[in-house]
Amino acid sequence: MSLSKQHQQFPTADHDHQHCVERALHEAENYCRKRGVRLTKLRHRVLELIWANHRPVGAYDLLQQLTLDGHKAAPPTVYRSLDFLLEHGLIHRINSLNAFVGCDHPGLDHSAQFFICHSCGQAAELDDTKIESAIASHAKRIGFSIERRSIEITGVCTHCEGEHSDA
Amino acid sequence: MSLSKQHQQFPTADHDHQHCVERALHEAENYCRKRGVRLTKLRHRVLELIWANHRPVGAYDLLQQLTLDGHKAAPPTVYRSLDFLLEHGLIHRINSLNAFVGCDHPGLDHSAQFFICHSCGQAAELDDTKIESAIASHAKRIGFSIERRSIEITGVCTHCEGEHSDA
DNA sequence: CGCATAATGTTATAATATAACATAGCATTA
DNA sequence: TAATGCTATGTTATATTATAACATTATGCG
Repeated sequence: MSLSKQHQQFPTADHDHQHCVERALHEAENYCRKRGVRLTKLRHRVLELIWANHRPVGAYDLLQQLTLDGHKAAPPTVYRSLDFLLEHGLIHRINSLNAFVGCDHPGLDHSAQFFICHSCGQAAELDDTKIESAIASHAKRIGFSIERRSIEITGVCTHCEGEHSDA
Repeated sequence: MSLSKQHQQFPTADHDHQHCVERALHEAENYCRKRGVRLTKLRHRVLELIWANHRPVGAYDLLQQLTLDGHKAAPPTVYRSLDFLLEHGLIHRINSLNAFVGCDHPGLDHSAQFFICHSCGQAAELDDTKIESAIASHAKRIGFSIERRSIEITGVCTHCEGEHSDA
């Protein structure tokens, strides 16, 4: 699958979000089938809830959603699903928010960077080669062996910049 | 003050750490005097504790240290000092660890990146122009107005890479 | 089926962080 | 110096995020 450029920027208010969700769920299903791991009903639902929009969502918000579903869940229920989804690269954790967001292109061993708008709350996942190579190059220079990256840039997105309130 | 290159990499086991601490405390004192803000005894002590080594330290660890000092402290005591130190750029928060580390060159409006070794626990603060400009350039391209960065690269440092255990 | 493993349920608690209000310290000036 | 106002800290309680430990259920497979 190719990496569409549409994902390299902030989603507009009128984008076809249903498409985002369906695509994400399909990709997750395919990924899990190929890898022989189980995208159980619970995990599927958690992933779907995370994809409700492009805003990182907290574990306890997810818990509340599950409860609204009628699913009497406790924290480990949701944390275990989150662990599974993280482990398989289907979601990302946003450390600066203690929250989780769907991965735009799961399965790829990609280096992700997040631009997070504190006005609309949305996060855009990027895969910028220059940022990644600048980091890789510095790591090489100091002999550092990279395992994980957490790159979170907070500010105001282009859609919110021109608005009346908050900004 | 010029930005010494020695800070752009992992501290060795035998570096003159006393020098790091003294320098950091002096710079903090100067900064606060110039800005007319108060580096109180408590804040000074918290900063000193954070500079005990180059490992990010948690709020509750600091709290415990204060208690060992004989200072009967509660969480808000330490969080308020941390807030002050963060606000004035004297320390950084490492989101991926929920921990805090001294700033290598406070007062500069610098973009910091952290390389964190999970073997020795040390964090190296970098100010890599290429990384920063790659991020700035991407932000500009998508019309994003940057306010804060949290760039945390986890892995193994060069000193730990060649070691027997852990790695 | 019977078994092994994976997944989820359940209860309790750990770890991190903040709210809200009380008291103390300090700095300015009448 | 006393009055005042502001900043900092103390104190108590609680919110928020995350995990440990053990029980039960579901699934896949011989």
